[in-house]
Amino acid sequence: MRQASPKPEGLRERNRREKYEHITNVSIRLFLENGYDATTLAEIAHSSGISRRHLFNYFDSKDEILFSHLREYYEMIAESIARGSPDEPTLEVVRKAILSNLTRFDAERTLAIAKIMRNNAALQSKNRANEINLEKAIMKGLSALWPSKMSHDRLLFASILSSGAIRFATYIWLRDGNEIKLADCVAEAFDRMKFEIQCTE
Amino acid sequence: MRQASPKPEGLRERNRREKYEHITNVSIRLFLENGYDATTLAEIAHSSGISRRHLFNYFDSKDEILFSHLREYYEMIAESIARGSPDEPTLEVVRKAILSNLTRFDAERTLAIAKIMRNNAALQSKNRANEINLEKAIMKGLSALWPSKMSHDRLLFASILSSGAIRFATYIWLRDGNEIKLADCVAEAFDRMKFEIQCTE
DNA sequence: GCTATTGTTGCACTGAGTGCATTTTAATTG
DNA sequence: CAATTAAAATGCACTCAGTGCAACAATAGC
Repeated sequence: MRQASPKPEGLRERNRREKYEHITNVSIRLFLENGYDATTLAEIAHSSGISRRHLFNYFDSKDEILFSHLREYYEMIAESIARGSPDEPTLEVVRKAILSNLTRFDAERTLAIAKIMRNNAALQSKNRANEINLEKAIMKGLSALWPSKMSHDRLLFASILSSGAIRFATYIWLRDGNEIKLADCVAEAFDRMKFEIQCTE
Repeated sequence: MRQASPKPEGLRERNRREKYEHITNVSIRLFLENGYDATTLAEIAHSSGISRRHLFNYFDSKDEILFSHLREYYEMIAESIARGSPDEPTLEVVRKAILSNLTRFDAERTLAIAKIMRNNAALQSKNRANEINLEKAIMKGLSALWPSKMSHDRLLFASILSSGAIRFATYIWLRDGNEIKLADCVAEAFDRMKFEIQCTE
């Protein structure tokens, strides 16, 4: 996907952004109505008012329509981690970064996507594959915070643990419905990590 | 993929198994020679001496050719976990199960697949997506070992942590070449988990 | 041997994704 | 404002993965 230019947003950039959002919304609606597999790119293009070919100037692939909005979110997390305090432990920095960015988390869209993915193993796989990007974002943030003090391997391991905790938190949140706050799930997941390891002692 | 029948293996079963191995070997050779994307299923079928259509009676998709052999391995891990001692901590049970099955781990094939995946982001994503199966296998084993004593969530979390540790171990092992033993990498990864958490205290 | 089952093939089709040439639209400059 | 340049948008033709179906070949069991 193309990056937004850092300059003041011109008409082109704004149009692009709006159309990007529009296509995503249309697609999610169609996926919810008819299912992911049964919805073709031709239909999405037609319903969005653009040509099928031009879809690929916005999204690299069909599943990117569902996941690409996360890139921006992941980027914010990376920056938030990089602004953490280097005296705290790695996992604590990540936890705080996640919690402080939770307001930017698009819960409604996530719920819709979760519904689309239900009973679609292939999509769930692609969702999992997309976790690579979260992990890389965490790694990027941690590397920026400790440019050389900590070994690459330690930071990588922390990234892996963190993304696992986040996935667990999201899973619980989606499963237990709206009764539970996502923040609590995240906090609990990171706590659970300590607990589970301590049991090993 | 079809399951091997538990009965004594007839001529059909044996042929199937041999052909399955044959196709896999031919495919890996072609992937190494010409790259994954540049190798079509038509070529694989032709080089394997079967029709393109018939490939799909062995593998559900192109990438399954690379990953399906892991199912058997994962199944053994699940059984090994289920045979663990219920008095030990979850992560310890998993660790021992992994280590005791390492002789069945096909290092050579894994190295070849890693080489094929290098510089192919899409394949790396699919590899990551395939980790779902490892996690499910671990979960299955743990659930069998503690049918009701431990909560589903605790076991799930342990599965997530374990699969993360295993991925880290594999990553280090692939990166540092043959100087390092995979068993050491696995042991170190599980140790590292304790260490990383203790830093949080 | 005969029969049911399973392996195997070919064919035609759908849909995602790409390369390319072309047209349309917006930004830039004189 | 008009001319130029760059980017957005389209249409077309193509490749390839994956599927449904009908037909045929091989094998297991009787």
